[in-house]
Amino acid sequence: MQSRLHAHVGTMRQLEILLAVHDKGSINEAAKSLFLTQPTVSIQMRKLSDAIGEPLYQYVNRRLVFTEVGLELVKTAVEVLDSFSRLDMTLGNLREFKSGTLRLAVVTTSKYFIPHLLGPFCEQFPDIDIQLTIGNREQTIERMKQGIDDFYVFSHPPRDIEAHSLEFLENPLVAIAHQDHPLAKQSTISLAQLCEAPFLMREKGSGTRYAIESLLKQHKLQANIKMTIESNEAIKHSVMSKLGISIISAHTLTYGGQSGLVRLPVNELPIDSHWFFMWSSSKRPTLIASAFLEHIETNGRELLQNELDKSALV
Amino acid sequence: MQSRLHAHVGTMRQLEILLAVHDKGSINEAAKSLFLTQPTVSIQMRKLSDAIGEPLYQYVNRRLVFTEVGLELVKTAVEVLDSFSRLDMTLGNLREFKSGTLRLAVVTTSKYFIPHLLGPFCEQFPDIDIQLTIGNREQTIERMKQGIDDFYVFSHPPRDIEAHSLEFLENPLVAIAHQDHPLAKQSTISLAQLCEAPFLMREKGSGTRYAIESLLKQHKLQANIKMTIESNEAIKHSVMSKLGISIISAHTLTYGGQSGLVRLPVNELPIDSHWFFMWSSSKRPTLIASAFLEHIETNGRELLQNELDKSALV
DNA sequence: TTGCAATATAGATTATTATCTATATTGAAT
DNA sequence: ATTCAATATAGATAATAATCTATATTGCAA
Repeated sequence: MQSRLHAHVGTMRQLEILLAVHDKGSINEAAKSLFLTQPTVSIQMRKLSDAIGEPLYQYVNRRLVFTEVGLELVKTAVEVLDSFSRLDMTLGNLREFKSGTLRLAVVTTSKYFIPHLLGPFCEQFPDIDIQLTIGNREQTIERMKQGIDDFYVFSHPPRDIEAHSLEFLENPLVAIAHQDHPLAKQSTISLAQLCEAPFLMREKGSGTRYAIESLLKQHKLQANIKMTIESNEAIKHSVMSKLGISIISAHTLTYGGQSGLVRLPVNELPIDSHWFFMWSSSKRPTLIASAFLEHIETNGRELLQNELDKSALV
Repeated sequence: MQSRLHAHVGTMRQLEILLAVHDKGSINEAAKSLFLTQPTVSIQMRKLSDAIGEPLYQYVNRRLVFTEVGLELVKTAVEVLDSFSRLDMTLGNLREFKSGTLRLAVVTTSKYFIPHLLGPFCEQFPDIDIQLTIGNREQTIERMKQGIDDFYVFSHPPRDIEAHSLEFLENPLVAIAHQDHPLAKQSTISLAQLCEAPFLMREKGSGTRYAIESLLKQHKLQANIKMTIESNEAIKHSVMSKLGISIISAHTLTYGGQSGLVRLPVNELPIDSHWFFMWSSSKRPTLIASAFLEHIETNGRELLQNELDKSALV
């Protein structure tokens, strides 16, 4: 016959009450802190003593003093409660991977490769939701200031915000033209020549525009902007339609159509830039966010470098 | 509001059942080993799952497989049972004198014979620790008021504290002088004569001084105190150095040097006193303390009387 | 399709636990 | 001697835990 453990070590409730009495050093005070009546606590302590088979406490000059046996039981009760606390924490951790959301805010261009990172991560944690917000650089900075998301992806991260930053992938910006464009016939092109041609520019606030303007400013040049367009796809199609030339992330060329497009061999290009993952230094990352970060660090570069190497315009 | 722990981690019985199911890998087999019916085990597992808030197991090809949560709970249940097993062992050890401490507070003079009592006791219970505190009468009374120790040893016990008392050994106080002292030449000496000689007195608070002063008060005499000394050993050596005479416990003469010392044949001496073991009547003695008390009552007198009979100054 | 073994669910019963109100007991202070 | 605070004990109640019998469900083998 298997014994009923609690018959000789007391019930969990009794152990809880024991610890309150030990903490307060008084039956009455323990009762108050547990919102019970004094006789309840007295009786439960009596029952616990009976279960153990020894007195747990006594009175010396009106002061409650625990016996040696009582003190050992207190020690054990603390151990048992600790075990359950650790269980709670462990289960809490497990639950977080069974539900919850990973929030990413990314600048427009990175929408081409982020899915390649998310794919394997979602396979590993199938119950995790993903909230992917795509915006330009200014919008993404604003969200970061508000602390809305777990991660933020930039090619040109803001310098004025205190945050953790992981540089994890190259992001070269290259010049493109339609293959019938006059500059497409030249084997070498100066940046000045590039600036004479009608130029299709990304919108203010975008990381691509920021990088182009920085380079031109550095060379004291100015683009001959013919049109401002808010979409990498639209820029690609405008160039295919012979509306002008542009400088654009090489990643944009990896995905989707590129028929009739050529890369221009400009001396000062490609603009050397990288992709950065950023996250708050003041906000503790969720377990899910930590897991995603580890995933990026472990597998991210490989996954994406393979994709870029497939580009026909390298 | 203090939570009821078992409402969210299950009862001890449920944890016992969980471990049986985990051990047998089957509801039915676990039920058999616990001498319960199968539905009992099924229901208890269901209730445990509800308490935790997650499924604990599932069936894969008719085989019972624990979930991650279930396995964590099994681990915790094992930890908890281990804690209680260790408690059982500790309590068993306490009951069988395999651990624990005997606490004695004794007045200074008794330090000469207490080890002769403790020796055989420690042989019998080699795993018991002894905490021996040596102080004068006042210090020992203070500890007794605070209920710090198991036993207190006095030659003149306090009358104002309610306690159990065991008179277990004679403690005669005798007068001593250097053999060249004038009084050492007399075959009989009155107390009054004794009081004319330079006298070396123990410090206030000591039992010896208390006894001497009581006797002198009774005869309306006063000692000619030349020096107050806080140590029996120092008094002995001072008498050997012809600095004066003194009254001292005969036990002190039993141990250590006594060269050149004689006992003075004073009419009113020896002062008839005894050694007492005292212990609290309001505090229940530990098992160890009870065993020591029995040891004293059974063997104490014999052990020590033999030692005293060896004294050269009887 | 039937039979069987393993498990889950429904409903009922008994025992135990947890708690309360009322009152007695104890010990110290006044 | 009386009062007060702290605790223990007696008796009662409600809720919960533990367990059982009966039956339904599931999945596999023959």
